[in-house]
Amino acid sequence: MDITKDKLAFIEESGLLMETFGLTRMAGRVFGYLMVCDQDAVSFDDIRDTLSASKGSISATMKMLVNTHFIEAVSLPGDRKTYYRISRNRPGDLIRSRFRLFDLFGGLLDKAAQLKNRNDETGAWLQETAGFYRWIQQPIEEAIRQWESNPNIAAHATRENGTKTRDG
Amino acid sequence: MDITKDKLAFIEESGLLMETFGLTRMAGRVFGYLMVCDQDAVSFDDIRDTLSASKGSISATMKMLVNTHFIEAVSLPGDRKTYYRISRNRPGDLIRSRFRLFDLFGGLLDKAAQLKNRNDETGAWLQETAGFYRWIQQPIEEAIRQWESNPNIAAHATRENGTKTRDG
DNA sequence: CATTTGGTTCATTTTTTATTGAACCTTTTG
DNA sequence: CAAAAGGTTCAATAAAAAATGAACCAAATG
Repeated sequence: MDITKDKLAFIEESGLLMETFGLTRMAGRVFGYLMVCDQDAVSFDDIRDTLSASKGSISATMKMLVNTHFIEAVSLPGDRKTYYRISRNRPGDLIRSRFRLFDLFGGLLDKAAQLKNRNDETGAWLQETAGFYRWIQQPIEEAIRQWESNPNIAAHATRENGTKTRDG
Repeated sequence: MDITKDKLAFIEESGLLMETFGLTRMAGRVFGYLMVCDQDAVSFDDIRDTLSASKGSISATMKMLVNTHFIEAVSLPGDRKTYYRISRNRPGDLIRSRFRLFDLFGGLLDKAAQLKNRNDETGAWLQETAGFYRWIQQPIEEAIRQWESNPNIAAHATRENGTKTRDG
């Protein structure tokens, strides 16, 4: 409801940016609002009012954001409303799920390499690149795990020097 | 032109998959065709015929794919046509450019953390997650560099074949 | 059991995005 | 210089995606 001008601007910014992630603009706005709102969790109608959107649109948007694990629903005893807040995901989970796209892309390259009958430069590129996509999954998962095992040390290491330590 | 049924199917598959990357379906088809075609580089009209699309659509699509570095134009002496082929990118470049999106997302989280005035659970999550996005850039760049410094060794882990060397 | 609350659903409308095709450039060729 | 090749541009159209709002439904309340 009573939300500052700069937060509203931020919400619009979030809408535009998250469109580039394949969400709808409305979903980006909702996520933006949940990021900067003062309450810990916000009701359907609060979101609807703040964003001046229709019930139908908010309903669809909330479902989508919950399904993609960006947000989660919260219910309270003695209260019929549903509240929503940003998911308590491990930070790496979004990258993990995005990386599945790279994996799919690698699979496509693989398939192309097999369909191709001429063994030209492009064929070699396909094989090399498909191999890369297969290979990169592991180091990335490792990096994420490293952070998860000790976020603070990892954060500290980057700010001090760029030295990557490995004790997994 | 004379293209097999399974390649056409692959091209459509590529169109659908690359839509999830934010390209148009047509761009995905073109990229798919360039992946599996027998020629090393293919002319505008060849693409147009194979995909049964209009000049305007192909023209816009080729520009878009060239601008995003998915493909590159090739010209030949004594030939007025422009040919196109898959870019000879280093395999990591696509991931690099996609990672800029994560960086933007991290920036958004940072901004949110600053706008927020209450220091609740979500506030803590924002800070932690923004930190993670800042931190992860480095290990990923390192992993990509590791592959680039010796693709074959890394590739060997996953495949027997694919002995291709690069020299700038 | 009638009302209210808190949504969901879905046909319709609005908005956005992609495609077409004709007109139009710019080089090259005869 | 006329004609053709090889595209590009852009107004019009088609197709897809998102938002609206009214009808609807289930659970809780009086």
